[in-house]
Amino acid sequence: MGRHREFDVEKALDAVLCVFWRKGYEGASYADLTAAAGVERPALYSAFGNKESLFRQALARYYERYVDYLPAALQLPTAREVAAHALRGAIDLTTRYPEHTGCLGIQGVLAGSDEAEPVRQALIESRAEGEAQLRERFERAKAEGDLPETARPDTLAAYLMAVLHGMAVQAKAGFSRETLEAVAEQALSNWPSGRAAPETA
Amino acid sequence: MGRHREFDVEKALDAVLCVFWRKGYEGASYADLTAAAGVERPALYSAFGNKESLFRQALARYYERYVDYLPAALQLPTAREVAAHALRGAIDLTTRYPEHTGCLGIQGVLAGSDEAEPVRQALIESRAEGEAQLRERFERAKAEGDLPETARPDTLAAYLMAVLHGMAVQAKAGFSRETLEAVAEQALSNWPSGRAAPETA
DNA sequence: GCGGTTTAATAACGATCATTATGAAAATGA
DNA sequence: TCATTTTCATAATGATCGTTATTAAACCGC
Repeated sequence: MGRHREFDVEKALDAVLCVFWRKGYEGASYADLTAAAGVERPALYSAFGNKESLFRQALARYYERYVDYLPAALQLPTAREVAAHALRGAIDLTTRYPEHTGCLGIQGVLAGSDEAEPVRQALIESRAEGEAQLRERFERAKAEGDLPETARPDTLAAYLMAVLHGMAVQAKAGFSRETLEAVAEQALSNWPSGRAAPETA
Repeated sequence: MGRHREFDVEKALDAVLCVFWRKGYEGASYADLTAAAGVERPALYSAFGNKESLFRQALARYYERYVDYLPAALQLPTAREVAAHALRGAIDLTTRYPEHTGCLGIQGVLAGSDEAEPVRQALIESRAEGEAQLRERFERAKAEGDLPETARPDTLAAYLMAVLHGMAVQAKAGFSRETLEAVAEQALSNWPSGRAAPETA
């Protein structure tokens, strides 16, 4: 018995999920969440519990609704196809929605409140500067024959930065130095070589 | 004329830098910052301006004091050595200090307040689960001969996750789909192949 | 239609946030 | 020594945070 719920719980969770995706866990305030869900505060609490519980449910829904490419990738016949499909799926997911780019799994802790946006931009610019330095260096290497003519300095710089960023995330997650070194070695194992470079061992 | 400053501005900035490194920009409160610096609130304001300005100065100091391996790497003779040194330096930096792992450039937006720690752990566990699934799949691939005997499924999984995380960071920074696809292609170009896999084109 | 129960909406809660008045203390120049 | 100027420390500011009383409205079984 009792009064019926007037809002759709799943719709509300979807709306909440998008806010978390865009602003991260801490950056999303209850004012944001209730506004997006079209539901008053106590209604969200009664339906999902507190903010942490709400986020966990949104995260679970995220994986089952948006990261469906991963189980699909795992079904493919070869490891290479698995990796290729996972990469492709991630690119799709992280660039499909302009209003919430990136991945909630990372974004959930990467994003923040609106007031911190200038700081995030500053960090983006810092990283871009590092990437630009690498790119210029690789252009020189190409000119010097240290990289082959087919090499793309911008791609190599972006790739290297991606590995660096990924390792930073992993370091924060507590990955051991040995693991990170293995990752770096793997990342280096495909480095293109020009006429002046030695053969890979 | 006027009273002399009683605290060391550089020491205070170093202390502040470590707090930002550990807690991120938004996760570090002024209470944390003043406690670490051993300086009262108005003194920090008069010396560095507001929180954003303080963070920017800490970030600048971070790059010049801790990311010194990057300009050093750029001096090396070959592009491969540049990449190798950058990766090595990043590993050093992100694992050297147990109290603030990771990289401030990422950490600045990755970390948060102490109350959000359980959520960060939940996200870490989610990512670990994905990585475990990939590893198990790659172990199967190895057993099936799809990956060579020398392949390390755990390393491949960690490497792939690192690239995925790095691309997520880049996607959030506004990288184009084309750029991300180039990064993914580069990341795939060194994928090991077993007896059943086709040659790379 | 009436008691029991659940939801809805308003408003308030205490805590913490970044920021800053305010006034005492200390150091300079004359 | 006095006037001026800068720093220091205490404490307050308004805003926002997540969370929850409180009260009114809607539904069920009987």
